[in-house]
Amino acid sequence: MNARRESLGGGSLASRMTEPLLCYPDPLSNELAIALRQAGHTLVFVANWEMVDPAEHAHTREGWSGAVVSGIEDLNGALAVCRHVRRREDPVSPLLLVVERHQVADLKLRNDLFDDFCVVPLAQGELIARLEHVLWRMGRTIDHQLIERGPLVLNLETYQAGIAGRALDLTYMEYQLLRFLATHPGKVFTRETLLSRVWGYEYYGGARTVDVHVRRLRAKLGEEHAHLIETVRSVGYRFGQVSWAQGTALGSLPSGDEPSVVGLDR
Amino acid sequence: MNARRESLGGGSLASRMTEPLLCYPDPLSNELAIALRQAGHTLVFVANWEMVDPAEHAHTREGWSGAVVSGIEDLNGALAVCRHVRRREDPVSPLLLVVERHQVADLKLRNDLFDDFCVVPLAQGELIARLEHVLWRMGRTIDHQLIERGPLVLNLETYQAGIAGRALDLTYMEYQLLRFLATHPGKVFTRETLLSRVWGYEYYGGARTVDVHVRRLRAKLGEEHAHLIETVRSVGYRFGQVSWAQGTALGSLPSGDEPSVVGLDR
DNA sequence: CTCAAATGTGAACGGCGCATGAACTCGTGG
DNA sequence: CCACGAGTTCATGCGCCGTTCACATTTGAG
Repeated sequence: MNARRESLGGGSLASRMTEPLLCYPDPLSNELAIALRQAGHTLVFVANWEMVDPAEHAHTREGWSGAVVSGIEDLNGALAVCRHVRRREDPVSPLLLVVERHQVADLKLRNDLFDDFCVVPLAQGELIARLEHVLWRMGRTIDHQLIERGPLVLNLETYQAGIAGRALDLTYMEYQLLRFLATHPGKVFTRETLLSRVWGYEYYGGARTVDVHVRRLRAKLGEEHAHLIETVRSVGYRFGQVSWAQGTALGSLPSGDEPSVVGLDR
Repeated sequence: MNARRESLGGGSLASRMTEPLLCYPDPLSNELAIALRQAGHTLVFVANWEMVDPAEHAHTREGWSGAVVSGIEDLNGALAVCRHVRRREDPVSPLLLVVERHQVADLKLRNDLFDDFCVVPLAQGELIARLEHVLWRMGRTIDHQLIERGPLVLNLETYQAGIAGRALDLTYMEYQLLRFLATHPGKVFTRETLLSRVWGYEYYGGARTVDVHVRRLRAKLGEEHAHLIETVRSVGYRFGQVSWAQGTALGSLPSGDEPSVVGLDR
Protein backbone atom coordinates (compact mmCIF):
# COMPACT_ATOMS: atom_id res chain seq x y z
CA MET A 1 0.00 0.00 0.00
CA ASN A 2 1.32 3.34 -0.96
CA ALA A 3 0.93 6.79 0.41
CA ARG A 4 -2.15 8.43 -0.97
CA ARG A 5 -1.98 11.96 -2.23
CA GLU A 6 -4.88 14.24 -2.75
CA SER A 7 -4.61 17.08 -5.14
CA LEU A 8 -5.89 20.43 -4.14
CA GLY A 9 -9.47 20.90 -5.20
CA GLY A 10 -10.96 24.20 -6.24
CA GLY A 11 -8.98 27.22 -5.21
CA SER A 12 -10.66 28.26 -1.95
CA LEU A 13 -8.56 30.05 0.57
CA ALA A 14 -5.51 28.00 -0.03
CA SER A 15 -2.79 29.57 1.96
CA ARG A 16 0.53 29.85 0.34
CA MET A 17 1.25 26.45 1.78
CA THR A 18 2.24 24.74 -1.37
CA GLU A 19 3.66 21.80 0.49
CA PRO A 20 1.27 19.07 1.54
CA LEU A 21 0.26 18.19 5.05
CA LEU A 22 1.41 14.84 6.37
CA CYS A 23 -1.54 12.96 7.82
CA TYR A 24 -1.74 9.84 9.92
CA PRO A 25 -3.40 7.42 9.85
CA ASP A 26 -4.70 6.42 6.46
CA PRO A 27 -7.54 7.08 6.29
CA LEU A 28 -7.71 10.07 8.57
CA SER A 29 -11.07 10.59 10.21
CA ASN A 30 -13.52 12.37 7.97
CA GLU A 31 -14.06 15.23 10.34
CA LEU A 32 -10.39 16.14 10.33
CA ALA A 33 -9.80 15.59 6.65
CA ILE A 34 -12.75 17.73 5.65
CA ALA A 35 -11.71 20.58 7.91
CA LEU A 36 -8.19 20.51 6.56
CA ARG A 37 -9.31 20.37 2.95
CA GLN A 38 -11.68 23.24 3.45
CA ALA A 39 -8.77 25.29 4.70
CA GLY A 40 -7.05 24.57 1.42
CA HIS A 41 -4.46 22.06 2.45
CA THR A 42 -3.20 19.25 0.34
CA LEU A 43 -3.16 16.01 2.28
CA VAL A 44 -0.85 13.04 2.07
CA PHE A 45 -1.76 10.06 4.19
CA VAL A 46 0.58 7.52 5.63
CA ALA A 47 -0.41 4.29 7.33
CA ASN A 48 2.62 4.02 9.59
CA TRP A 49 5.89 5.69 10.34
CA GLU A 50 7.84 3.62 7.87
CA MET A 51 5.94 5.21 5.04
CA VAL A 52 6.78 8.77 5.86
CA ASP A 53 9.99 8.94 3.88
CA PRO A 54 8.71 6.98 0.88
CA ALA A 55 5.67 9.22 0.84
CA GLU A 56 7.80 12.30 0.72
CA HIS A 57 9.95 10.84 -1.97
CA ALA A 58 6.92 9.80 -3.96
CA HIS A 59 5.73 13.20 -4.98
CA THR A 60 9.16 14.72 -5.36
CA ARG A 61 8.24 17.52 -3.05
CA GLU A 62 10.74 19.06 -0.77
CA GLY A 63 9.33 18.48 2.65
CA TRP A 64 6.02 19.16 4.28
CA SER A 65 4.16 22.19 5.44
CA GLY A 66 3.25 20.35 8.60
CA ALA A 67 1.70 17.23 10.02
CA VAL A 68 -1.58 16.23 11.58
CA VAL A 69 -1.30 12.99 13.49
CA SER A 70 -4.32 11.37 15.04
CA GLY A 71 -3.86 9.09 18.00
CA ILE A 72 -7.50 8.17 18.22
CA GLU A 73 -7.25 4.91 16.35
CA ASP A 74 -3.79 3.92 17.55
CA LEU A 75 -1.97 6.20 19.95
CA ASN A 76 1.23 4.20 19.93
CA GLY A 77 1.32 4.19 16.18
CA ALA A 78 0.73 7.93 16.22
CA LEU A 79 3.51 8.53 18.69
CA ALA A 80 5.80 6.37 16.59
CA VAL A 81 5.07 8.60 13.63
CA CYS A 82 5.75 11.68 15.75
CA ARG A 83 9.03 10.28 16.94
CA HIS A 84 10.18 9.34 13.49
CA VAL A 85 9.10 12.60 11.99
CA ARG A 86 10.99 14.58 14.59
CA ARG A 87 14.14 12.60 14.10
CA ARG A 88 14.46 13.14 10.40
CA GLU A 89 17.24 15.37 9.34
CA ASP A 90 14.56 17.77 8.19
CA PRO A 91 11.93 17.48 10.89
CA VAL A 92 8.33 17.99 9.86
CA SER A 93 6.86 20.97 11.62
CA PRO A 94 4.54 22.03 12.90
CA LEU A 95 3.22 18.77 14.20
CA LEU A 96 -0.33 18.66 15.51
CA LEU A 97 -1.45 15.67 17.54
CA VAL A 98 -5.11 14.77 17.83
CA VAL A 99 -6.20 12.69 20.79
CA GLU A 100 -9.27 11.64 22.69
CA ARG A 101 -10.13 12.99 26.08
CA HIS A 102 -8.84 10.03 27.99
CA GLN A 103 -5.54 10.10 26.13
CA VAL A 104 -4.51 13.51 27.40
CA ALA A 105 -2.81 11.93 30.39
CA ASP A 106 -0.60 9.91 28.06
CA LEU A 107 0.97 13.08 26.72
CA LYS A 108 2.86 13.69 29.92
CA LEU A 109 6.58 13.97 29.35
CA ARG A 110 6.07 13.68 25.65
CA ASN A 111 6.10 17.39 24.97
CA ASP A 112 8.97 16.98 22.59
CA LEU A 113 6.91 14.83 20.26
CA PHE A 114 4.46 17.50 19.10
CA ASP A 115 4.04 21.26 18.76
CA ASP A 116 0.41 21.37 19.75
CA PHE A 117 -2.43 18.99 20.38
CA CYS A 118 -6.17 19.04 20.34
CA VAL A 119 -8.86 16.93 21.86
CA VAL A 120 -11.88 15.51 20.08
CA PRO A 121 -14.63 16.41 19.76
CA LEU A 122 -13.20 19.50 18.18
CA ALA A 123 -14.83 22.86 18.30
CA GLN A 124 -15.76 24.39 15.00
CA GLY A 125 -12.59 25.73 13.46
CA GLU A 126 -10.35 24.66 16.31
CA LEU A 127 -8.10 22.47 14.22
CA ILE A 128 -7.45 25.22 11.70
CA ALA A 129 -7.06 27.80 14.43
CA ARG A 130 -4.39 25.71 16.09
CA LEU A 131 -2.59 25.07 12.83
CA GLU A 132 -2.57 28.74 12.07
CA HIS A 133 -1.47 29.66 15.54
CA VAL A 134 1.41 27.26 15.55
CA LEU A 135 2.41 28.29 12.06
CA TRP A 136 2.29 31.91 13.09
CA ARG A 137 4.39 31.09 16.11
CA MET A 138 7.03 29.36 14.07
CA GLY A 139 7.15 32.11 11.54
CA ARG A 140 8.19 34.66 14.07
CA THR A 141 10.31 32.63 16.38
CA ILE A 142 13.67 32.11 14.91
CA ASP A 143 14.32 29.20 17.16
CA HIS A 144 17.36 27.45 15.93
CA GLN A 145 16.57 24.43 18.04
CA LEU A 146 19.29 24.28 20.60
CA ILE A 147 19.39 22.41 23.84
CA GLU A 148 21.90 23.88 26.23
CA ARG A 149 22.60 22.21 29.50
CA GLY A 150 25.62 23.67 31.10
CA PRO A 151 28.65 22.65 29.07
CA LEU A 152 26.52 20.45 26.83
CA VAL A 153 25.01 21.76 23.64
CA LEU A 154 22.75 19.80 21.34
CA ASN A 155 21.83 21.18 17.97
CA LEU A 156 18.58 19.56 17.01
CA GLU A 157 18.79 20.72 13.42
CA THR A 158 22.25 19.57 12.54
CA TYR A 159 22.38 16.61 14.88
CA GLN A 160 25.59 17.97 16.27
CA ALA A 161 26.61 17.86 19.86
CA GLY A 162 29.27 19.66 21.76
CA ILE A 163 30.69 19.61 25.22
CA ALA A 164 32.53 22.59 26.62
CA GLY A 165 33.21 23.91 23.15
CA ARG A 166 34.54 20.61 21.87
CA ALA A 167 32.58 18.75 19.24
CA LEU A 168 31.15 15.37 20.11
CA ASP A 169 30.99 12.69 17.47
CA LEU A 170 27.93 10.75 18.51
CA THR A 171 26.21 7.91 16.77
CA TYR A 172 22.51 8.01 16.11
CA MET A 173 21.36 6.14 19.18
CA GLU A 174 23.86 7.89 21.36
CA TYR A 175 22.52 11.21 20.22
CA GLN A 176 18.91 10.19 20.75
CA LEU A 177 19.59 8.88 24.21
CA LEU A 178 21.53 11.93 25.26
CA ARG A 179 18.91 14.18 23.80
CA PHE A 180 16.10 12.47 25.63
CA LEU A 181 17.91 12.54 28.92
CA ALA A 182 18.93 16.16 28.51
CA THR A 183 15.38 17.11 27.58
CA HIS A 184 14.22 16.00 31.00
CA PRO A 185 17.04 17.12 33.25
CA GLY A 186 17.06 15.62 36.69
CA LYS A 187 14.37 13.08 36.08
CA VAL A 188 15.27 9.48 36.62
CA PHE A 189 14.31 6.93 33.99
CA THR A 190 14.37 3.20 34.30
CA ARG A 191 16.02 1.21 31.58
CA GLU A 192 12.65 -0.02 30.46
CA THR A 193 11.34 3.51 30.16
CA LEU A 194 14.36 4.56 28.18
CA LEU A 195 13.97 1.61 25.86
CA SER A 196 10.36 2.50 25.20
CA ARG A 197 10.85 6.24 24.88
CA VAL A 198 14.13 6.35 23.00
CA TRP A 199 14.21 3.09 21.14
CA GLY A 200 10.48 2.83 20.55
CA TYR A 201 7.44 1.13 21.93
CA GLU A 202 7.78 -1.85 19.71
CA TYR A 203 11.32 -2.48 20.82
CA TYR A 204 11.97 -5.67 22.70
CA GLY A 205 15.47 -6.31 23.79
CA GLY A 206 17.79 -6.57 26.70
CA ALA A 207 17.83 -3.73 29.17
CA ARG A 208 21.59 -3.85 29.41
CA THR A 209 21.76 -2.23 26.02
CA VAL A 210 21.07 1.03 27.77
CA ASP A 211 24.10 0.51 29.99
CA VAL A 212 26.39 0.15 27.06
CA HIS A 213 25.14 3.29 25.41
CA VAL A 214 25.48 5.20 28.64
CA ARG A 215 29.01 3.96 28.96
CA ARG A 216 29.94 5.10 25.48
CA LEU A 217 28.29 8.44 26.04
CA ARG A 218 30.26 8.92 29.22
CA ALA A 219 33.44 7.99 27.44
CA LYS A 220 32.81 10.52 24.71
CA LEU A 221 31.80 13.18 27.19
CA GLY A 222 35.21 12.77 28.71
CA GLU A 223 36.14 12.08 32.26
CA GLU A 224 35.47 15.65 33.20
CA HIS A 225 31.85 15.55 32.15
CA ALA A 226 31.05 11.87 32.43
CA HIS A 227 29.15 12.59 35.60
CA LEU A 228 26.53 14.47 33.61
CA ILE A 229 24.82 11.13 33.25
CA GLU A 230 24.26 9.74 36.68
CA THR A 231 23.49 6.23 37.77
CA VAL A 232 20.71 5.90 40.31
CA ARG A 233 21.35 2.50 41.69
CA SER A 234 18.51 0.01 41.32
CA VAL A 235 16.44 2.63 39.53
CA GLY A 236 18.02 3.85 36.34
CA TYR A 237 19.79 6.87 34.92
CA ARG A 238 19.32 10.59 34.93
CA PHE A 239 20.88 13.60 33.32
CA GLY A 240 22.01 15.90 36.04
CA GLN A 241 24.03 18.96 36.36
CA VAL A 242 25.03 20.96 39.31
CA SER A 243 24.03 24.49 38.51
CA TRP A 244 20.32 23.98 38.06
CA ALA A 245 19.93 21.45 40.77
CA GLN A 246 18.78 24.38 42.80
CA GLY A 247 15.25 25.27 41.97
CA THR A 248 14.84 22.49 39.51
CA ALA A 249 15.93 19.34 41.15
CA LEU A 250 15.05 19.76 44.73
CA GLY A 251 12.70 22.63 44.52
CA SER A 252 13.22 25.99 46.02
CA LEU A 253 16.19 25.39 48.12
CA PRO A 254 16.61 28.42 50.28
CA SER A 255 19.60 30.09 48.80
CA GLY A 256 21.41 28.81 51.79
CA ASP A 257 24.63 27.11 52.45
CA GLU A 258 25.89 25.05 49.59
CA PRO A 259 23.36 24.06 47.02
CA SER A 260 26.29 23.39 44.76
CA VAL A 261 26.34 19.68 45.25
CA VAL A 262 22.66 19.05 45.44
CA GLY A 263 22.24 15.36 45.14
CA LEU A 264 24.82 15.04 42.49
CA ASP A 265 27.78 13.57 44.19
CA ARG A 266 27.64 9.97 45.03
CA MET B 1 -11.84 46.05 45.17
CA ASN B 2 -8.46 44.48 45.25
CA ALA B 3 -6.75 41.61 43.57
CA ARG B 4 -7.37 38.43 45.46
CA ARG B 5 -4.53 36.16 46.26
CA GLU B 6 -4.71 32.58 47.30
CA SER B 7 -1.91 31.03 49.18
CA LEU B 8 -0.92 27.51 48.42
CA GLY B 9 -2.58 25.06 50.73
CA GLY B 10 -0.67 22.81 53.03
CA GLY B 11 2.11 20.74 51.62
CA SER B 12 0.81 17.96 49.42
CA LEU B 13 2.22 17.51 45.98
CA ALA B 14 3.12 21.06 45.30
CA SER B 15 4.59 22.24 42.07
CA ARG B 16 7.51 24.42 42.55
CA MET B 17 6.33 27.41 40.60
CA THR B 18 7.07 29.97 43.18
CA GLU B 19 5.54 32.75 41.14
CA PRO B 20 1.77 32.97 41.06
CA LEU B 21 -0.46 32.52 38.07
CA LEU B 22 -2.35 35.55 36.88
CA CYS B 23 -6.02 34.70 36.49
CA TYR B 24 -8.87 36.55 34.87
CA PRO B 25 -11.65 37.14 35.64
CA ASP B 26 -12.35 37.31 39.34
CA PRO B 27 -13.74 34.88 40.19
CA LEU B 28 -12.36 32.38 37.73
CA SER B 29 -14.66 29.49 36.97
CA ASN B 30 -14.47 26.79 39.58
CA GLU B 31 -13.47 24.10 37.16
CA LEU B 32 -10.39 25.99 36.09
CA ALA B 33 -9.38 27.20 39.51
CA ILE B 34 -9.62 23.74 41.01
CA ALA B 35 -7.53 22.19 38.29
CA LEU B 36 -4.86 24.85 38.64
CA ARG B 37 -4.75 24.56 42.40
CA GLN B 38 -4.47 20.82 42.23
CA ALA B 39 -1.43 21.26 40.07
CA GLY B 40 0.04 23.30 42.87
CA HIS B 41 -0.24 26.77 41.45
CA THR B 42 -0.79 29.87 43.44
CA LEU B 43 -3.50 32.00 41.90
CA VAL B 44 -3.96 35.73 41.81
CA PHE B 45 -7.22 37.01 40.36
CA VAL B 46 -7.77 40.28 38.62
CA ALA B 47 -11.13 41.72 37.64
CA ASN B 48 -9.90 43.74 34.68
CA TRP B 49 -6.76 44.74 32.87
CA GLU B 50 -6.22 47.84 34.94
CA MET B 51 -5.63 45.72 37.99
CA VAL B 52 -2.81 43.63 36.59
CA ASP B 53 -0.01 45.96 37.60
CA PRO B 54 -1.42 46.81 41.02
CA ALA B 55 -1.89 43.11 41.65
CA GLU B 56 1.69 42.38 40.83
CA HIS B 57 2.86 45.23 42.94
CA ALA B 58 0.64 44.16 45.79
CA HIS B 59 2.42 40.99 46.72
CA THR B 60 5.91 42.21 45.99
CA ARG B 61 6.54 39.32 43.65
CA GLU B 62 8.77 39.67 40.68
CA GLY B 63 6.52 38.79 37.84
CA TRP B 64 4.32 35.81 37.13
CA SER B 65 4.81 32.22 36.24
CA GLY B 66 2.11 32.60 33.63
CA ALA B 67 -1.46 33.63 33.04
CA VAL B 68 -4.79 31.92 32.54
CA VAL B 69 -7.36 34.20 30.99
CA SER B 70 -10.92 33.07 30.49
CA GLY B 71 -12.98 34.70 27.78
CA ILE B 72 -16.12 32.80 28.65
CA GLU B 73 -17.72 35.49 30.72
CA ASP B 74 -16.42 38.45 28.76
CA LEU B 75 -14.29 37.82 25.72
CA ASN B 76 -13.55 41.47 25.10
CA GLY B 77 -12.47 41.97 28.66
CA ALA B 78 -10.28 38.91 28.40
CA LEU B 79 -8.66 40.11 25.20
CA ALA B 80 -8.06 43.46 26.83
CA VAL B 81 -6.20 41.72 29.62
CA CYS B 82 -4.19 39.75 27.07
CA ARG B 83 -3.30 42.87 25.14
CA HIS B 84 -2.26 44.78 28.21
CA VAL B 85 -0.29 41.89 29.61
CA ARG B 86 1.62 41.54 26.38
CA ARG B 87 2.46 45.18 26.16
CA ARG B 88 4.09 45.43 29.53
CA GLU B 89 7.80 45.85 29.62
CA ASP B 90 7.97 42.42 31.18
CA PRO B 91 5.27 40.46 29.35
CA VAL B 92 3.54 37.74 31.26
CA SER B 93 4.17 34.40 29.68
CA PRO B 94 2.98 31.90 28.97
CA LEU B 95 -0.52 33.15 28.44
CA LEU B 96 -3.31 30.63 28.15
CA LEU B 97 -6.68 31.73 26.84
CA VAL B 98 -9.86 29.81 27.65
CA VAL B 99 -12.81 30.20 25.34
CA GLU B 100 -16.10 28.59 24.45
CA ARG B 101 -16.64 26.66 21.26
CA HIS B 102 -18.37 29.45 19.43
CA GLN B 103 -15.62 31.90 20.33
CA VAL B 104 -12.89 30.04 18.47
CA ALA B 105 -13.67 31.97 15.33
CA ASP B 106 -13.01 35.21 17.16
CA LEU B 107 -9.41 34.22 17.70
CA LYS B 108 -8.58 34.62 14.06
CA LEU B 109 -5.74 37.02 13.50
CA ARG B 110 -5.26 37.44 17.19
CA ASN B 111 -2.43 34.96 17.48
CA ASP B 112 -0.20 37.52 19.07
CA LEU B 113 -2.45 37.82 22.11
CA PHE B 114 -1.90 34.36 23.57
CA ASP B 115 0.53 31.47 23.57
CA ASP B 116 -2.08 28.76 23.59
CA PHE B 117 -5.79 28.42 24.03
CA CYS B 118 -8.24 25.78 25.06
CA VAL B 119 -11.92 25.24 24.54
CA VAL B 120 -14.45 24.35 27.23
CA PRO B 121 -15.57 21.83 28.15
CA LEU B 122 -12.05 20.78 28.93
CA ALA B 123 -10.81 17.24 28.89
CA GLN B 124 -9.49 15.89 32.14
CA GLY B 125 -6.02 17.31 32.62
CA GLU B 126 -6.05 19.32 29.41
CA LEU B 127 -5.48 22.67 31.05
CA ILE B 128 -2.47 21.43 32.98
CA ALA B 129 -1.15 19.58 29.97
CA ARG B 130 -1.27 22.75 27.90
CA LEU B 131 0.36 24.80 30.60
CA GLU B 132 3.11 22.28 30.89
CA HIS B 133 3.58 22.03 27.18
CA VAL B 134 3.86 25.75 26.70
CA LEU B 135 6.12 26.08 29.72
CA TRP B 136 8.28 23.30 28.37
CA ARG B 137 8.42 25.04 25.02
CA MET B 138 9.66 28.18 26.68
CA GLY B 139 12.41 26.29 28.37
CA ARG B 140 10.94 26.31 31.81
CA THR B 141 10.05 23.25 33.74
CA ILE B 142 7.71 22.43 36.54
CA ASP B 143 8.77 20.11 39.24
CA HIS B 144 6.07 17.73 40.09
CA GLN B 145 5.55 15.43 42.88
CA LEU B 146 7.42 17.03 45.64
CA ILE B 147 6.86 15.86 49.15
CA GLU B 148 7.54 18.66 51.57
CA ARG B 149 7.42 18.00 55.26
CA GLY B 150 8.86 20.86 57.17
CA PRO B 151 12.57 21.00 56.42
CA LEU B 152 12.44 17.77 54.44
CA VAL B 153 11.96 17.74 50.69
CA LEU B 154 11.60 14.62 48.59
CA ASN B 155 11.59 14.85 44.83
CA LEU B 156 9.84 11.78 43.51
CA GLU B 157 11.00 12.35 39.96
CA THR B 158 14.65 12.80 40.54
CA TYR B 159 14.96 10.55 43.54
CA GLN B 160 16.65 13.37 45.34
CA ALA B 161 16.15 14.35 48.91
CA GLY B 162 17.06 17.42 50.87
CA ILE B 163 16.91 18.56 54.44
CA ALA B 164 16.90 22.25 55.32
CA GLY B 165 18.47 23.11 52.00
CA ARG B 166 21.18 20.52 52.25
CA ALA B 167 21.23 17.58 49.88
CA LEU B 168 20.77 14.12 51.28
CA ASP B 169 22.64 11.28 49.66
CA LEU B 170 20.31 8.39 50.29
CA THR B 171 20.52 4.83 49.10
CA TYR B 172 17.58 3.20 47.40
CA MET B 173 16.05 1.55 50.46
CA GLU B 174 16.72 4.55 52.62
CA TYR B 175 14.87 6.71 50.15
CA GLN B 176 11.97 4.29 49.88
CA LEU B 177 11.62 4.03 53.64
CA LEU B 178 11.81 7.76 54.21
CA ARG B 179 9.37 8.38 51.43
CA PHE B 180 6.85 5.95 52.85
CA LEU B 181 7.11 7.38 56.32
CA ALA B 182 6.91 10.97 55.12
CA THR B 183 3.88 10.12 53.01
CA HIS B 184 1.99 9.25 56.16
CA PRO B 185 3.18 11.83 58.66
CA GLY B 186 2.33 11.09 62.26
CA LYS B 187 1.16 7.57 61.61
CA VAL B 188 2.95 4.79 63.45
CA PHE B 189 3.99 1.69 61.60
CA THR B 190 5.17 -1.56 63.05
CA ARG B 191 8.33 -3.08 61.67
CA GLU B 192 6.31 -5.82 60.09
CA THR B 193 4.09 -3.30 58.35
CA LEU B 194 7.08 -1.39 57.07
CA LEU B 195 8.66 -4.56 55.80
CA SER B 196 5.55 -5.48 53.89
CA ARG B 197 4.78 -2.00 52.59
CA VAL B 198 8.27 -0.77 51.76
CA TRP B 199 10.18 -3.95 51.12
CA GLY B 200 7.30 -5.91 49.63
CA TYR B 201 4.69 -8.38 50.67
CA GLU B 202 6.74 -11.39 49.85
CA TYR B 203 9.65 -10.20 51.90
CA TYR B 204 10.71 -12.45 54.72
CA GLY B 205 13.53 -11.25 56.87
CA GLY B 206 14.48 -10.00 60.25
CA ALA B 207 12.58 -7.07 61.64
CA ARG B 208 15.78 -5.49 62.88
CA THR B 209 16.61 -4.56 59.33
CA VAL B 210 14.21 -1.68 59.74
CA ASP B 211 16.09 -0.46 62.78
CA VAL B 212 19.32 -0.28 60.91
CA HIS B 213 17.80 1.69 58.07
CA VAL B 214 16.18 4.07 60.50
CA ARG B 215 19.50 4.53 62.19
CA ARG B 216 21.26 5.37 58.95
CA LEU B 217 18.49 7.72 57.97
CA ARG B 218 18.76 9.56 61.25
CA ALA B 219 22.49 9.82 60.84
CA LYS B 220 22.13 11.33 57.40
CA LEU B 221 19.39 13.67 58.53
CA GLY B 222 21.83 15.06 61.02
CA GLU B 223 21.50 15.46 64.71
CA GLU B 224 19.30 18.47 64.25
CA HIS B 225 16.65 16.61 62.29
CA ALA B 226 17.15 13.06 63.49
CA HIS B 227 14.02 13.38 65.59
CA LEU B 228 11.91 13.58 62.45
CA ILE B 229 11.76 9.81 62.68
CA GLU B 230 10.50 8.89 66.08
CA THR B 231 10.60 5.62 67.90
CA VAL B 232 7.36 4.49 69.48
CA ARG B 233 8.53 1.97 71.96
CA SER B 234 7.14 -1.53 71.58
CA VAL B 235 5.18 -0.38 68.53
CA GLY B 236 7.35 0.90 65.73
CA TYR B 237 8.35 4.14 64.04
CA ARG B 238 6.64 7.23 62.77
CA PHE B 239 7.54 10.35 60.85
CA GLY B 240 6.94 13.66 62.58
CA GLN B 241 5.23 14.12 65.86
CA VAL B 242 1.68 14.54 66.91
CA SER B 243 0.45 17.90 67.98
CA TRP B 244 -1.11 17.15 71.34
CA ALA B 245 -2.35 20.67 71.37
CA GLN B 246 -5.37 19.95 69.26
CA GLY B 247 -7.84 17.87 71.21
CA THR B 248 -7.96 14.24 70.23
CA ALA B 249 -4.52 14.22 68.85
CA LEU B 250 -4.00 10.67 67.72
CA GLY B 251 -7.57 10.04 66.77
CA SER B 252 -7.84 13.06 64.58
CA LEU B 253 -4.81 12.20 62.56
CA PRO B 254 -5.94 11.69 59.04
CA SER B 255 -4.61 8.49 57.66
CA GLY B 256 -4.20 10.01 54.23
CA ASP B 257 -1.36 11.80 52.64
CA GLU B 258 -2.68 15.27 52.63
CA PRO B 259 -2.59 17.37 55.75
CA SER B 260 1.12 17.23 55.71
CA VAL B 261 2.13 19.70 58.32
CA VAL B 262 0.52 17.96 61.22
CA GLY B 263 2.70 18.67 64.12
CA LEU B 264 5.79 19.36 62.11
CA ASP B 265 7.90 22.00 63.65
CA ARG B 266 9.03 24.55 61.19
C1' DC C 1 17.01 -1.17 92.73
C1' DT C 2 16.69 -5.29 89.53
C1' DC C 3 15.84 -7.37 85.56
C1' DA C 4 14.07 -8.24 81.10
C1' DA C 5 12.49 -6.56 76.90
C1' DA C 6 13.21 -3.26 73.41
C1' DT C 7 16.08 -0.38 70.90
C1' DG C 8 20.61 1.74 69.60
C1' DT C 9 25.29 0.83 67.82
C1' DG C 10 29.26 -1.00 65.45
C1' DA C 11 30.98 -4.18 62.32
C1' DA C 12 31.22 -7.78 58.97
C1' DC C 13 29.35 -10.77 55.43
C1' DG C 14 27.62 -11.59 50.91
C1' DG C 15 24.49 -10.94 47.10
C1' DC C 16 23.27 -8.12 43.47
C1' DG C 17 23.52 -4.29 40.39
C1' DC C 18 26.48 -2.06 37.47
C1' DA C 19 30.75 -1.09 34.81
C1' DT C 20 33.80 -3.08 31.68
C1' DG C 21 35.81 -5.54 27.87
C1' DA C 22 34.87 -8.13 24.04
C1' DA C 23 32.38 -10.84 20.74
C1' DC C 24 28.58 -11.10 17.56
C1' DT C 25 25.07 -9.52 14.01
C1' DC C 26 23.69 -6.74 10.48
C1' DG C 27 23.96 -3.37 6.97
C1' DT C 28 26.90 -0.39 3.88
C1' DG C 29 30.29 0.90 0.78
C1' DG C 30 34.62 0.31 -1.54
C1' DC D 1 34.24 -10.20 -0.78
C1' DC D 2 36.16 -7.81 2.78
C1' DA D 3 36.47 -3.84 5.85
C1' DC D 4 34.18 -0.99 8.75
C1' DG D 5 30.92 1.05 11.84
C1' DA D 6 26.78 0.80 14.65
C1' DG D 7 23.84 -1.60 17.70
C1' DT D 8 23.23 -5.46 20.60
C1' DT D 9 24.41 -9.28 23.60
C1' DC D 10 27.40 -11.93 26.60
C1' DA D 11 30.74 -12.95 30.36
C1' DT D 12 33.33 -11.38 34.16
C1' DG D 13 34.84 -8.77 38.11
C1' DC D 14 34.18 -5.24 41.51
C1' DG D 15 32.07 -2.54 44.92
C1' DC D 16 28.03 -0.79 47.01
C1' DC D 17 24.47 -1.62 50.13
C1' DG D 18 21.09 -4.50 52.23
C1' DT D 19 21.18 -7.77 55.72
C1' DT D 20 22.52 -10.00 59.90
C1' DC D 21 24.72 -10.61 64.27
C1' DA D 22 26.86 -9.45 68.69
C1' DC D 23 26.98 -6.26 72.10
C1' DA D 24 25.82 -1.75 74.44
C1' DT D 25 22.28 1.17 76.12
C1' DT D 26 17.76 2.61 77.36
C1' DT D 27 13.17 2.02 79.03
C1' DG D 28 9.67 0.67 82.09
C1' DA D 29 7.51 -2.55 85.27
C1' DG D 30 7.59 -4.66 89.80
